[in-house]
Amino acid sequence: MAVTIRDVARQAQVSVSTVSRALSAPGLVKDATRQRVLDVAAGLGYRPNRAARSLITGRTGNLGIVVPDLTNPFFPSVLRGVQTRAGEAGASVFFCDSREDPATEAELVRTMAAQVDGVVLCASLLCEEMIVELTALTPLVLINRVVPGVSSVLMDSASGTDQVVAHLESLGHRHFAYLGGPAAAWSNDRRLQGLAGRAEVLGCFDPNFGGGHEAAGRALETGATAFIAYNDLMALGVLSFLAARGVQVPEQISVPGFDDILYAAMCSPALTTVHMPTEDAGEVAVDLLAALLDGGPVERRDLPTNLVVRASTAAPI
Amino acid sequence: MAVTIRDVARQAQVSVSTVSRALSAPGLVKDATRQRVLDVAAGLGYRPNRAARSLITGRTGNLGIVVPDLTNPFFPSVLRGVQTRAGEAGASVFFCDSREDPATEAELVRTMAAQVDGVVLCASLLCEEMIVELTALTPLVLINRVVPGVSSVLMDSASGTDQVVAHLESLGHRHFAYLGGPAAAWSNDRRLQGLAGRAEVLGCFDPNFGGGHEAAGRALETGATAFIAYNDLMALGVLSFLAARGVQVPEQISVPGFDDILYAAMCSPALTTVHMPTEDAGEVAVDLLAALLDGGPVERRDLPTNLVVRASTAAPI
DNA sequence: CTGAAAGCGCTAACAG
DNA sequence: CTGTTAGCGCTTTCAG
Repeated sequence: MAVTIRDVARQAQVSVSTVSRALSAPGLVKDATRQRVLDVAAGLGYRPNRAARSLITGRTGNLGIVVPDLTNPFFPSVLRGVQTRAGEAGASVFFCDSREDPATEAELVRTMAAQVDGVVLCASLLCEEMIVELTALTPLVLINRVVPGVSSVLMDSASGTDQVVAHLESLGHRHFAYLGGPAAAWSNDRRLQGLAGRAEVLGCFDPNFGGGHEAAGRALETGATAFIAYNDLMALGVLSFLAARGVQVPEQISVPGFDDILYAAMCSPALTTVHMPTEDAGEVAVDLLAALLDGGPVERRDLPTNLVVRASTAAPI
Repeated sequence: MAVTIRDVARQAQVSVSTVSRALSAPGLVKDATRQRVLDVAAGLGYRPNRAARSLITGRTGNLGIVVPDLTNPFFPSVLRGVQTRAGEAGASVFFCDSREDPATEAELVRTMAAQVDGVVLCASLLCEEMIVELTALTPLVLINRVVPGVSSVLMDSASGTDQVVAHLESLGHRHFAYLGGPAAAWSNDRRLQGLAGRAEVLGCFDPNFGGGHEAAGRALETGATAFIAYNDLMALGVLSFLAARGVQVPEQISVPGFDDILYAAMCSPALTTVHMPTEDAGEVAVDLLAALLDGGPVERRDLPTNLVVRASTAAPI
């Protein structure tokens, strides 16, 4: 069996309570005693049993995060931020991928709830009622989703959408097609709002490469000179579809995206896209969660986005 | 406070031990009793406290995985496999990103060790001694790494390398440059072995887009007609560098990669690359870990890789 | 400032 | 097949 608090107590010639205090409430122990305890603990390689600790404190020191699609680089980037900040706070993080399925998402949260202090829900596809219901189970922070009474950090894509439209209009475009993402996605909603009737809206597509492929085919029939994709992954699919059809980007069609994933800069033509501060969002989400756990208020934090102009947009012919 | 086993026991008119058994050792309880217990538990929304359970069983029902770089799509894909299989087994998974740093990697494993039943180490950069040392802390399964006495699942890149070389030679190439990855990486070693003096080896580069950029510059000086990149991310960097220099791929230089990440098929020209069964690897790793926990033997599993020919390779001029 | 003692919620012998 | 009884390792009153 591993080394326990009792082993430390014995060797440091103090009671277990003193060891416990030395470790988790340093102020309550005389400096000299605490130092001795700490030394012994280090020497023995003592690591408190978290199960025992959380059994009594009710806190686990863990937090969870669920994302809809781990293979979309957008999310690993958020995860990094979460892990960074959680690590600083001494917390470990459970992750889950819901594969864009609301039912799975809810079940994952329920499962996690039992063993974390709180969870971060990223780009949730759950209906509002369900989110509220889950809030009763465990403290929740939303990323890119707004639900009254629930903390959230937002990478505002409406202003981003404005920038895209302004950019396109300054280039001389007049006829836009918006290739929509999941109907349940807040970001999709925001983009729709930002577009506000200024674009022809094409139904909901899978927010990935394949969805972009499919959407591009439909968009070609609209006669639009710019295809605004819900996200970069879709934009990449659009690029691939158009290339195969021999349609020139950006000469014939401009294709801006959203997210600024790593590959946006690498593909050809490189994507004009709206950059999102994903890592920051992850960090802020953890901060909000921490605040919540300390009895703080529900908060909402807006993070700025900005247009990155690359090679996939240009003046129409 | 949440509903406990005692609440269930009281309402079901049985002792707590019966409830416990009904839940975790169904065979030991009369059918009728068990059914009643289960009904009450469901009615009350009872969820066993995992901390309490693991305090006594010594098992957490969790497992951990650490990867060197979450933003390399190769790893999220492995993670998916891990999560899938772990989920089937009712286990949750902790993840960590070591950011290619061995010291961080070791510390992460140590931290995790306390709260998981075992950990999967993916493409570890740790030295052999350290891995052995960690094995004493928690059951370990390696992915793409070989250490005697430790279970591992391998996506064999030596045979993949052979295929690349054969493909290139059949195209007429005679002079190859290998753009190496991390010196500590097993995959890099394997690729080196597979190349066995048949390629000019260029030092160690960061296994990412930037590393590819850097490597391409160096490779250009060798006069090689094919730049074999350590991985797809690097190959993407190479492509970008060469495009900026006006060097035609594949007409002037062929650029094969390894991994077959999602973007290998999307970039232009699409990458010829060695496909790796990443999701399978994640699943198998969990299986090996489960076997280990059940007192099974250390095992080694080799997964096949295969060359996917796309557009980044062609006959030299 | 420190120690003794009482559990947190659950499982695992050991009896019946 | 079921109930009783002891703790798992730790934190936290409550007394000194």
